[in-house]
Amino acid sequence: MLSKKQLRSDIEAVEIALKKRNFSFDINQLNDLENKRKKNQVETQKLQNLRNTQSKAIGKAKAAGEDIKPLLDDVADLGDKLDEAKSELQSIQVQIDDIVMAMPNIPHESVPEGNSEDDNVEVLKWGEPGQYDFEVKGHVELGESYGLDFETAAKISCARFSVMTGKIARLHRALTQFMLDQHVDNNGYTEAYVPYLVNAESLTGTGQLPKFEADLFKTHLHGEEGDAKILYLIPTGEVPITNMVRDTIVKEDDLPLKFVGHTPCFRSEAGAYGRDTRGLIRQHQFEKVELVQVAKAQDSYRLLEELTGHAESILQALELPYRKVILCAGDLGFSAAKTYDLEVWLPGQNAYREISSCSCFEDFQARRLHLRWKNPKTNKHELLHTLNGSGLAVGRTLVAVLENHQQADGSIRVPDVLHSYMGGITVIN
RNA sequence: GGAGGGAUGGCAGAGCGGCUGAAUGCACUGGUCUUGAAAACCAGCAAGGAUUAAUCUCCUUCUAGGGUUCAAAUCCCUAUCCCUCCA
Repeated sequence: MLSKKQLRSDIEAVEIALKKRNFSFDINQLNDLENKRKKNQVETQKLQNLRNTQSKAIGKAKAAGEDIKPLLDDVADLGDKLDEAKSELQSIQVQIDDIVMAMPNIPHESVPEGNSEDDNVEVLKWGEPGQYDFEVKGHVELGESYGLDFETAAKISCARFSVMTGKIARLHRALTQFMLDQHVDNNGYTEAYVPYLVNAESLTGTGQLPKFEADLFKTHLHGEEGDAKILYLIPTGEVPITNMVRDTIVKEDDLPLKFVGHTPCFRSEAGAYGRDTRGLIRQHQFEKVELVQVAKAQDSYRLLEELTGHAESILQALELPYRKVILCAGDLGFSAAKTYDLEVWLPGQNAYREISSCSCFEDFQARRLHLRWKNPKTNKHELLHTLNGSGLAVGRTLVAVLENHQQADGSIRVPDVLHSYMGGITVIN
C-alpha cells in the first residue's frame, strides 16, 4: 500500500510514477473523497470530543450529588448524531481504502520504462547454452522414461498437476534439499517451516488480496460458505514467511532478517488458459524454495543484489546457463518496486525461461503488515523494507537440469553438487 | 467431546462503570555524581490518526467484532488464540 500522506500531499507525482507501469486512476475522484473525508473526520471528532466532555461533566455532577437530569437532556440526541457522522466517515474511508489498496507500488528510479516483458533489460548472462550434436528433447519426453507422469496426475486430480516416481522424484527432492542447505549453510538464512494454508490477513499483507483472489485456491474450514472460516492455499512461500513478522517491531540487532523456506505453491492460473499447457512449467501445484529478507530502508537495494546473487549461486552450482533481466515498469508485479528475473536456458524450448523472481518491495508490504523497527536516531518506529526471491522454483529447476544435462542416449547427467543427495547416482538412465 | 481460567504498553504485571491512556517493576533515553564505569538519585518514556507552517489541541486504541450506558480496560454476547482439568 502506498502512503496516504503521499497521496494527499503529492498525488501528481504518484500519478506520473504509476503511469510508467500503465496504471492510471482518477485523481479527481480521490481528491473529492479526500476532501469529504477531511470534513467528516473533523466533524466526527468534534462530536466525540463533545460527548467525552459532557460525559465527564455528568460524572462530576453525580459525584457532587447534583441533579444530572438537565445534563442528560443536553446529550439526548448526541448519540444519534455521532452514529450518523461515524458511519458516513467510515463509508468514505472504505471507498478511499478500496482505491488505495488496488494501487500498485511505485517503481524504483532504476527501473527501465516499458510495457511488457519484451522491454525487460538484460543485465547479465552466465554460461553458454550447450551445443548438442544430437536432437535435443524437451523435459516431458525426457522425463517420461524416468517417472515423470502427467496422465496419472490428471486421473487423480486434473490438468496442470504432475506425478513423479523413482529417480525423477528423487532428483526433485535432491534439488530441494540442496537449495535449502546452500542457503542455510552458505548464505546465512534461517530455515523456516510454515503453514501452507493462510488467512486473508496474511494475503492482504503481502499484496495478493484484495486484488488477486481469482489466482488463489480457497478453502472452507468447519462449515459451508457464509459462516465458514476461509483459508487459502499459499501461491508462494513469500506469504507465510513474510507474515511471520506481521504486526511486529523488529529489534535493530536482528536486522536484516533472512529466512528460507521450502513450500509447495498453489496457483489457479486463472489467466493462463492455453499457456504452457504441456509439462512442468506452469502447474497448479509446484515446489519452491523461497528467500525472504526484512531490512532497514537504507540497506534494501544492496540486499536485493545480494539476494539475487544467492539465487544465482544455485543456478551456477547446477551448471545451468541463465541470464538476469531487470523487469521494466510495465512488467513489474503489483507490490514490487524493483525486480530481477533470473531466466534459465531451456534447450527443449530454445529459450530463456523465468526460474526466479527477486524483488524489493520497499515499505509497500510493510505498511500493510505493520512491520517496523525503532530507529534509535529518531526514536521513532519506522517501516521496514521487505524483499524476496525464489531460490529457486524447484519444478522449473528440474526441467532445466533434465534439458541442459541430457545426453545423446537420452540419459541425464546429474550435476556434481547433487551426487551426495542422490545416493551416489551420477547419471539417470 | 465436556468443564473452567486467561489475553492490558518493548517485557512483566495492577486496575471499584466516571478523577485511568492506564499504578508498579524491568528495559530504554537524558541528567546529577564519578578519572571512567557500576550503584544510587532526579527526570523523561505507548502506538496510530486528524488538524497545523510548526507548537498547541483533538480523536482512536487495553486480542477482535457486536451490544448495554450520558459514560466501558471494567458489564453482556460472539469469535480467535493460550492455559488447566475431565472424558
